[in-house]
Amino acid sequence: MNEQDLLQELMKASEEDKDLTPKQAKILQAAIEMFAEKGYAATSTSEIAKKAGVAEGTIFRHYKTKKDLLISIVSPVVTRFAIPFFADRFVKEVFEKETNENYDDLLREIVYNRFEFVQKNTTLVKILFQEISFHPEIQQLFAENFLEKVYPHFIKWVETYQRSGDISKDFPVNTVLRLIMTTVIGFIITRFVFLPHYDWNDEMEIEKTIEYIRKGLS
Amino acid sequence: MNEQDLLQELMKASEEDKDLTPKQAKILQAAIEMFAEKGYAATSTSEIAKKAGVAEGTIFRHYKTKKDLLISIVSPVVTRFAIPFFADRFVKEVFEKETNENYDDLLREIVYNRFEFVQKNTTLVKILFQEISFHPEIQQLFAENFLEKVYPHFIKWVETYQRSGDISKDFPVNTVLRLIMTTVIGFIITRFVFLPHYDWNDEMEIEKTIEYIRKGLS
Amino acid sequence: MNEQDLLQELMKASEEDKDLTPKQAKILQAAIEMFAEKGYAATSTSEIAKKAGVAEGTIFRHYKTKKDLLISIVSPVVTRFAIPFFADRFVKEVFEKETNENYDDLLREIVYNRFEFVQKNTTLVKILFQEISFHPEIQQLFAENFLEKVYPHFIKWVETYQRSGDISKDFPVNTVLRLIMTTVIGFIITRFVFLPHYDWNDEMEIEKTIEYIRKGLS
Amino acid sequence: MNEQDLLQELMKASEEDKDLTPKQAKILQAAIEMFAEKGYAATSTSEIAKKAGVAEGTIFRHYKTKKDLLISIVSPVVTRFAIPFFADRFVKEVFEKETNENYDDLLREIVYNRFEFVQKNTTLVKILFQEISFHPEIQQLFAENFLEKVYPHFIKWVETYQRSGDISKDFPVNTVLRLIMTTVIGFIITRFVFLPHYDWNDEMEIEKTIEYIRKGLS
DNA sequence: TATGAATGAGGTTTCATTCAT
DNA sequence: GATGAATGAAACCTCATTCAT
Repeated sequence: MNEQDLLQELMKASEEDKDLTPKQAKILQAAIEMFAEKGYAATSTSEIAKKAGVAEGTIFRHYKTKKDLLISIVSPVVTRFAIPFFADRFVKEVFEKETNENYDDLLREIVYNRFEFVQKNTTLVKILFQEISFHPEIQQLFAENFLEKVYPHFIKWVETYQRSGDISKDFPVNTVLRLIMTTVIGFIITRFVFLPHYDWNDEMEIEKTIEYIRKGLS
Repeated sequence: MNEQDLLQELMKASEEDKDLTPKQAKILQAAIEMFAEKGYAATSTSEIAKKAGVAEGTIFRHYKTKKDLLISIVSPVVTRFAIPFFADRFVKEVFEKETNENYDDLLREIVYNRFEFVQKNTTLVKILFQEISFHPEIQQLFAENFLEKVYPHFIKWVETYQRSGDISKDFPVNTVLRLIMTTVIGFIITRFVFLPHYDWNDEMEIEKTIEYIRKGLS
Repeated sequence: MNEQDLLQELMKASEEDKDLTPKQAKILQAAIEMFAEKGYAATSTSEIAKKAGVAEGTIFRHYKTKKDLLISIVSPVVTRFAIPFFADRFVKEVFEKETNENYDDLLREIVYNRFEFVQKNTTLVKILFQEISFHPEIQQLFAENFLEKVYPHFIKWVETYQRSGDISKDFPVNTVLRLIMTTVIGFIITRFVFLPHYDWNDEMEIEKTIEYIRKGLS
Repeated sequence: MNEQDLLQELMKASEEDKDLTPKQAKILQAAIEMFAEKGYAATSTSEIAKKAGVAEGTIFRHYKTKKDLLISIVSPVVTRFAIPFFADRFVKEVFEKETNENYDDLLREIVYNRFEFVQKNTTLVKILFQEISFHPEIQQLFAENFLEKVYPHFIKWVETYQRSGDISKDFPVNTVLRLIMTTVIGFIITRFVFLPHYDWNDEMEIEKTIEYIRKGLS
């Protein structure tokens, strides 16, 4: 149920069919590191080339523009960040077969699942969050993926558990969603982006976070 | 109990004693707008100059470097973002006189207070959050202000309410703090940064958020 | 027989009649230091202003342009570097009264005299030599002063001592002049510009230099 | 025994292994001309680019900074100005085989040799002398080359001829060296830098200069 | 495929100088 | 006389991108 390390997937193939050359892989890796460290705008293609150990021209043989490079890094993150779990899982288990999983287990699975995803892809997620507000292309990608594929499923899921009494009906559906996402994402970002070096007890924090959500929405 | 509009404060004086020239004010305003819109690194000083209606050289008469300009915009936000409320208020009311205010009222005041702060200074807060991860100077400023001035008070406040039974003792103090901050900041950012154009019912959302925190930590 | 410290003279008055203000004196002093240290072109007027402790505008109240400032520093050096000794002294003593001074004493006096001049005005002389090749104005100043006022006297002086047998007639007059000047100036420049920190025994070096010239030309 | 034209050597290769591109050669040539004419600080990279017929960016592809360009022009001059003759020649002939060459011939060879060197590289030598006092990097280069490679040989050479009676023992070794260098360099600089347009009789001047040195030190 | 020289537009910053106060 | 804010041109340098090899 675990998705692959995105980084590795990225390395394997960008357009599903053709493998990327070792140089291209080096370029991607270098770009990811630099973008995360200094930001997209503050990173120069020549820095990337140097760090990747390739000639400047080589970057532009694989990516028409610098922005292309960014998009090709960020776009799989967008699709994977929300999708796999919901798209693959929800459709089949939650809605098609009608709630056969209990609320608490599902909540726990969401948190663990996203936690691991970010743990494996901290750098990529960092880049996504840094750049999304400046690049309409990414925003659109995000909207398409989230609004069309995840949001509707999520809404139905909340309604289901409001009917079962696990979530209070006093909270509007959208508010529930916002509170859950805020809490989960807030935790994960604090954990991996703001205070990665703090001495975390991950399991405890996750459990407390779940408890907080459950009680908060009850 | 409300702090001033930061933007206006910035305009009035930077170092308390000497007013800034009209041109300097124009520069600050233009820089703030551009930094928020395109990001610091992607904004050129010539754009700022043009938007401010001054010669490019004028910027550098007032700010030694472009980064200086950023710091002088962001640094008051850092000091004001967390401080006034806690520093001024907490010390006097909560700790000196010993909890004469009830938990719910205080929670509500925090949320409303920070909400209004960001509402008035959305642009500045946006810039701060965008840039903090790339500029050690800002990080340090933030650490100094938060860790030294806010954090200790906050911890004592949580312990007080854990003793009074408002907050469950099952949650470690730091976890409580993280959950509250995450929820409040997450809400405010969603409200003003991610989805500013959504048709919000602010009062309701605030009340639900408070309810969520209260129940979540009980 | 000693000329004044040029620096002090400069300070007293630039155009003979009106004293310069303390600010102007500060500017001159600062400019001299900076020009010597970094060169004219590499010194900015704002650096000078800062070092002089005056506002940038103040410099231009006293000197129309930056080059004006240079000229007003360098021009008294040009006039004094060669002139006083020869003009004042030669005319009267050597040519009017006909050689009443012996060759060796005169040679010694020239060397000591110029040595002291440079010793007192090292910085100014340095600036003159550095800048003369880039500024036609200075070159002309130099030509006017040297060619018209010093050179003819010098030539006559050499001829006098060639007739008296002190200087060999095998050397063309111009060559004699070049050899003497080269030796004297070369010594002084080595002493004060190239190796000012070497542990010099000035008196010995001067005496040996004179001996070298005397024997070399005999 | 004649060294190559430095200019041409510079053009051929800077780091011995890789040839420089035609554009790079153009840049060097243009920079040399401009630096000699206006001085390093007063020459702009855009002027150099224009004169070289390349884009300004091209300069910085080959030389990281403007100063780099200066150093790469000046540094071969420093190494060649003093070295080849002494290092190659002295070691073998004067010290290894013990004085088999007579004083007068050696003196003559030094003067002719350096004369020709400067004759072929006037511009480069001019730049070196103009800039050395402002650039510690060049000073160090010079010190390293002169003090370590030339000076010791020279000292031994003087002592040899003091023993043979060609040079008087009344002069301290360092003073002899200073007088010779001053006279030779002074002549050459007068010839090529100060008064290049005077109608020189080179052979006569050289011979007289040698005679002056010989007699002066005897 | 990969290179790296070349580009020219544009980046930040400095400069000498002016002028209202 | 002195200031220092303001300027705009030009300084050095970096950039993303192209193209001949």
